Amino acid sequence: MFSIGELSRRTNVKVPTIRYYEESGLLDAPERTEGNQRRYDAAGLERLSFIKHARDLGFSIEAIAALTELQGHPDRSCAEATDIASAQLADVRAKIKRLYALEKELERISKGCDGEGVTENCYVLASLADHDLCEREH
Amino acid sequence: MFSIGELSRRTNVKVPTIRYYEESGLLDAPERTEGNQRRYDAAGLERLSFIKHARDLGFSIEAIAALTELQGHPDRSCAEATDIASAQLADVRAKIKRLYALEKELERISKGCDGEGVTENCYVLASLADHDLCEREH
DNA sequence: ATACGATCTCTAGTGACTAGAGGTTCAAGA
DNA sequence: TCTTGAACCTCTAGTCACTAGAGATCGTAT
Repeated sequence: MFSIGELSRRTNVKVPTIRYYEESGLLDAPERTEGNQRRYDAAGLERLSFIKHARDLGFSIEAIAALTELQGHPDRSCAEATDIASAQLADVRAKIKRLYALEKELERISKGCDGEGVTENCYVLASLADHDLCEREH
Repeated sequence: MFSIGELSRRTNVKVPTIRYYEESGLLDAPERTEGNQRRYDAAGLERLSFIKHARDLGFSIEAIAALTELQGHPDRSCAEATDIASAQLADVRAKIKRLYALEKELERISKGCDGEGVTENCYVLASLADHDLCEREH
């Protein structure tokens, strides 16, 4: 049995974040000492590691709640879990695509100005003011 | 002179968002009719177009405030504007890099399970539970 | 016994909006 | 001129996933 601080150290999840996960129902409320402090066991550690890992992979709290719900039913089909993972993958790919377009546009805008003139003639500012100067949609 | 709804239509920025920009100081408070409704002119339209374009490129409200401040001083060096744009570009590149790592990991995880088994043996869930199954850092 | 770091709860703040309530104004048609 | 109804107004609260801080209590090492 260990404290919330110890759990925090072992998982690299901040203490207030752990309490937040508990409050939002992602993490079971653990036992308490007589003095009302939380005490965790191996199961709690495992659960939080799962959450942390999923968060690092960009899953939303809602998606993680769905995934942990599935974990509790070992006999259920895992199609739902793969669906959630696929949706997350699609989301990540969409974000990459969009960011890639932004990167190209920002590169172009940044290259257009050496930073040595005055703002009146600044290509960065001109580009932001006028979308027509852009080469692709974003 | 046109209404906030008309401005919204012309810029594709929602009405409450326009009011929010005004409240946060990004957009000057426009004239009002006797009945207290906002009326915009060409300058307001131009300003909001600038903001919209910068937001679409991922600049924060704070960065946009700095950029519009620069616009107001045509004689100032534009080095600051190029700095802001470069920082934004660096930020976008960092995000792409991170998302790319996530994409690879999610691909691997998704491929590992065809969704036809039961959750007990689901590779998606196993992968989330155990970071050691990951091939790269993320 | 005491010191002091860790923990507790609670409230409020972040960024960039979005939603809704409840009331007022504008513009077009009769 | 009157009426309708869409558009507008302000204000509060909610979103997501935390983060920060206040003020009080607890646990443990000396």
